[in-house]
Amino acid sequence: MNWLSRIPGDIPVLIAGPTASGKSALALALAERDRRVVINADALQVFANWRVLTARPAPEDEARAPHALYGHVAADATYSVGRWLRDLAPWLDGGSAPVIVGGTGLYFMALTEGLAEVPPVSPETRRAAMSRLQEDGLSALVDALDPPTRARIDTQNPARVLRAFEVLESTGRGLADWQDATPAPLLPLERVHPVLVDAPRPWLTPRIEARFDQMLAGGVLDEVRANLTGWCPDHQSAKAIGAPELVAHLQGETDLATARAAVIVATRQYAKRQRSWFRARMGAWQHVPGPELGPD
RNA sequence: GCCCGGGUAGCUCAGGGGUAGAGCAGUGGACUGAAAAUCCUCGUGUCGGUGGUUCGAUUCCGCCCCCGGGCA
Repeated sequence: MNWLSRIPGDIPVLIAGPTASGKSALALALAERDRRVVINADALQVFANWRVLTARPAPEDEARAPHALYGHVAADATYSVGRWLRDLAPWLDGGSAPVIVGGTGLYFMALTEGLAEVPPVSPETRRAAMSRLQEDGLSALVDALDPPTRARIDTQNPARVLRAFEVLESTGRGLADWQDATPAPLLPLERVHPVLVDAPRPWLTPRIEARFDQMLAGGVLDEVRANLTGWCPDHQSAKAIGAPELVAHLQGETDLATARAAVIVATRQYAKRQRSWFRARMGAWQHVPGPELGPD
């Protein structure tokens, strides 16, 4: 792997790639070689209650190099790109250059292109916006938006409309306005070595299946069972792929084969969304063929 | 062997004399604080086979094959 030896040891490395593409192993190798910290850029691996289910590095891996932003968020907490950037910032002015690895495109974009400095929206404002969405419907919220924002967002997407609406409600300023004032990024692309793991579909699909079976062997069912008391499907951590499916199975609603098939489908669909994002926005990154990374 | 119900898109099924349609799967895409989230686009397949009726059959009729269930 010639390309690996050409990755400089003294600047931050970013590694993005679809789920199950083998990027964690690559990150660990680089961390050991250059004495880097491995920093998580995955929206679900931050949650304390998931390790097996989200394919977080195992304790043995964590013993080989320092890891940060893995499992540091409580199961019932909310999290966001903004919080991730704030959690990440202190690690950037440390001694050695980190390796930042994950599958969340939005996180990498916020890191390398900047994120609007919208003040946090209070839970009350959010709740109010949600109930208004339920009562008056999507178009009522769309109508209430400032024209520039309305023109910019996907007005058919409730999540996008809700966000734009609550930002306007809570700050009196349109989201488009905030976005136009986006500050400089924490880590512009020019100051890092960005790597994208290319994972062709026919190569990735069997890996996704094999990895889920590894999860089963590694005790995912026990991990999910431990989350069953007080299970709340609305928590962000509950959106982990496989969580709803395995909860349904443990509650006797489906058999394991059905749950397994559903998890694999959901994972494949997720990988497809990741590929869309990467293709559209990470053209400038160094592309590394997944198959060259070897087995996980 | 007889009776009943089925055989329609990869899967589950709807429909019905003028060559067919949903959900799921799959594809491509969007996405600046829920992003493993959320949302948008894309549907020709010998309508089991074969004869017949008909201007026209996937749709009606006969026979045959296959899958359920029942009776023997």
